[in-house]
Amino acid sequence: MVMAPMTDKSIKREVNQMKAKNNVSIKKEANKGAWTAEEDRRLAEVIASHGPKRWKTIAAKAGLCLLYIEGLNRCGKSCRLRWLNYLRPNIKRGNISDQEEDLILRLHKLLGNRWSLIAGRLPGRTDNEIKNYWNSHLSKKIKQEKQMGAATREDCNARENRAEEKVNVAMRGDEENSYKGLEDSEINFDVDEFFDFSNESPLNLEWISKFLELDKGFSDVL
DNA sequence: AACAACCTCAACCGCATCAGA
DNA sequence: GTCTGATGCGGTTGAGGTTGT
Repeated sequence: MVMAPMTDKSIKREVNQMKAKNNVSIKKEANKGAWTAEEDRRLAEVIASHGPKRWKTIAAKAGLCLLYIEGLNRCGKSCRLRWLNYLRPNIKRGNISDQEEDLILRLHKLLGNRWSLIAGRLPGRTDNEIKNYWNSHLSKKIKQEKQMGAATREDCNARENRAEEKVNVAMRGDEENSYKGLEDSEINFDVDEFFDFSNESPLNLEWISKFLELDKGFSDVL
């Protein structure tokens, strides 16, 4: 189905025409809860012709059509989330592999709860998925490991301190690019660029592991 | 079989940031 | 410089599924 290019004006015009034609009022409150297959289909259809931008417009367009069918509506935010976490192409569903888990653990150690950044290093995985996985699996795992490893905590701390120092040294780069700290967003070392595996196929995680092995200074702390 | 407790994950919410008017 | 709307992010919630008693 080919759709005409949409503008905000054309949307408003179309809505007004429909209101007049059908004598209906647009629901102010958006639909909530789980998405239906029909809503998914409508959203995918609109994004296919409009692109994944201007979510309010997309919601209006999709909501307008749904209104015509059965009075449904979704807010732009909801549409964006649904697209990013479910409908987007190349979404990798299913279990997180050991390699992926290992990468998540390493990246979380480096980046903290910056899920979108971590997700950017895991092709096909979403920030929401990783956040959920962390909260339901890894946080517990870490808790358990901490309890089990209490006896050797001092040794671990010493290792962590050494690792942290390695990161600082590695990220400092040269003296001109004075590194300010991991929490500081103005880091000169481009973490994004360094860990940008977004163009890698999921099958290449093995390669990534090997890549991390190349720089022992990094792989020890990641 | 019935119920409670726990777990998972999709979706929502509120806030921060950015861009354009 | 200020305002406003769009977008992105992380924390949280709650429905549905699973497991234990």
